[in-house]
Amino acid sequence: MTTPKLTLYNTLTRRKEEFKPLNEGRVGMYVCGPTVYGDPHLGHTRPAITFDLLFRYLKAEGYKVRYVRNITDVGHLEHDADEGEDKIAKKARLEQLEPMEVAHYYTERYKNFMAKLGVQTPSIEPHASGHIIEQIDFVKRIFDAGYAYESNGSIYFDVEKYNHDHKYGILSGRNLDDIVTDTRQLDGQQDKKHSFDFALWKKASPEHIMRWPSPWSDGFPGWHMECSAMSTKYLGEKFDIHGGGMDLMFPHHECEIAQSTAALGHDSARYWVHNNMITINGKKMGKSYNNFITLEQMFNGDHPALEQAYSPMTVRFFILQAHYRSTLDFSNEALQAAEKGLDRLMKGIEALHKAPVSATSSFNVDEIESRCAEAMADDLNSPIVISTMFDYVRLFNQLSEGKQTLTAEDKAKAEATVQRWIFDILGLENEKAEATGGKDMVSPLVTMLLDMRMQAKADKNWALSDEIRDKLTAIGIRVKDRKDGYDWEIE
RNA sequence: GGUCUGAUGGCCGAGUGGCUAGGCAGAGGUCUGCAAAACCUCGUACAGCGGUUCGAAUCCGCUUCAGACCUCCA
Repeated sequence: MTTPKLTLYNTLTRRKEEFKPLNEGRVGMYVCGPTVYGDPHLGHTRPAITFDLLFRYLKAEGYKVRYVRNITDVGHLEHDADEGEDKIAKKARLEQLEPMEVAHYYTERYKNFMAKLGVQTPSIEPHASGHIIEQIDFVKRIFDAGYAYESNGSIYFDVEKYNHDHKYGILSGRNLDDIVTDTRQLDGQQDKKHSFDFALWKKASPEHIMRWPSPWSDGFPGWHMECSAMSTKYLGEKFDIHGGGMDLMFPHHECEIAQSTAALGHDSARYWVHNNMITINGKKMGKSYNNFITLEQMFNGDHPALEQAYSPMTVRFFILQAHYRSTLDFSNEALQAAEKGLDRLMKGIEALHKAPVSATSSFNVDEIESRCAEAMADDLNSPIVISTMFDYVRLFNQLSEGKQTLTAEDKAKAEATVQRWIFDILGLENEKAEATGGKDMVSPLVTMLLDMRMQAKADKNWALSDEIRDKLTAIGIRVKDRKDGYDWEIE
C-alpha cells in the first residue's frame, strides 16, 4: 500500500498542487493568528482547527514540522489609524488598563479555548511586540532596496514602484489600475503618495501609548510587517506553507508578499492555503458585523442565537465535517446534528473495542486506512474521512450481534487505524468517556442494582425492574438491555 | 463599480461526465415484557434557460440569487 501524495490548493496558482517540501522530511508553516483585543469567537476556530489538522496530519505522515502562529498584540491600525492609535491602545484606554494587560488577558483566553478544542500548541507563538527590532530591520531592508519612502516620520511602501519591477496583486488577482480606481478615499492619507501605499512604520502621535524608537520616529510597525519579519526569522527566507483566513488575502497577504519580495528579492511562501469563513444566516461571522458568538458563549449556551450549549468537541467535529475551503453556516440544527453524529461515532468506536474476536474477518479493515489516507491527501478532505468512518461504525456496531466478525489481528488493526485518524489526525476526543471517569467508582453499586433488576425481570416483576431503570436514568445512568444481560453508560 | 466564490434532497454538508457520499431529522420494520440502543428498508436532490455529448447535476454560455474581498477582520 503506497501512501497517496498530498495535494494542497494553492491560492497563488488557484489549483491543487502536489506538496513537495523544500527540505526533505521537514515542513515550515506560518499561519496568521489572532489579534488579541477581543474574546475568541467561533470564527477564530476555523483557521485554528484547519491548520491544526494540517499540522497533525503532516506530523502523522512523518514530517518534522515547525509551525509558527503569531500573536498580534500591536500594530493593527484602527479605521482612523492614521491619526495614530492602534486597536490595542484604544481598547486599553476604554477599559483603563495597560495595553499589555489587555493583550495578555485575551492571549490567555485564546490559548485556553484553543486547548479545549483540541488545537495543539504551535511550535512557536511569537508576539509582534517582542519582535520590534526584527520589524525595524525588515523595514530597513525594504527601504534600502528602494521600495519605501519616508514621509513625516512614517515609512510607506511604494506600491507603484514595486508593481513596475514585480507585480502587485498576484495573490488576490487584482491589478493596480483597478485598485487605484476602487480604493476609497480615507482620511489622513496626506502623507502617502498614493492611497494604495501602505505603512511599514507609523510615527506615533503624542497620546499613543504603544511606541518604540526607530531610525525614523517613535512609533510602531505597520500591520503587515510582523508576519514578514517573524516568518523570515523563524522559517527562513523561503518556507513551505503560509496559511490564514480568506479574508486576509487582500490586503494583508498581498502586502506580505510585496514586503518579502521587496526585501529579499523573492517570495517567501510556496503554498498559500486559505480557509473559508464561518457564516451565520448566510453572512460572515466577524467583528465588523457584530454577529459573532464567542467560544465562551458556545460552550455555556449563553447567547440569544443559541438554543443550547455545545461542547468543544461538537464544535471541532462540526468544523471538520465541512471542507476547509467551503463556507460553513452556523445553525442550531447543524450543531445539534454534529453533536449527535459525534456521539454515534464515539459509541461505534467503543463498540469496536468491546467487540468479540473470531477466527475469520467478514470485512476488510485495510480499506479504512486507504480510504482515509486518500481523502486526506486530496487537499485535506476531512468530511470524507469522517463519512468513511461512519461506514465502518455501522460494521463495528454489528460485531457484537455477530453479524460481522473480525480476527484479533484485524480488530487490533482497526483500532490502530481509528486511533490514528479519529484521535491523532482529526484530533477528536471522547468527551463523554473522559467526563465519566467516575464510572469505576460507582460501578459496583450500579452493577448490584442491575443484577437485582435482572432477577426482577426473571421474576417478571416489571414494576421493580422499571423502577430501578427509571431511578438510574434519573441520575444520568442509561441502561441498555442486551440479549444476555445488560450494559450501561453515564449520560 | 472592480476582483473572486458559491447555488445539492426537510436541515448540515461531500462528490462527480454514466457507478451508494455521510451525518441529523422523518417513515416503516427487526429485537424487546415495555423502553433505550443497535441493525435493516425508504425519500431518488443537484437554481433557471440554452449548448456540447451516446449520456450532464458534473463541461461551456447566458440569466437569477447569495456571499467574500476592495476598510480592521480568522
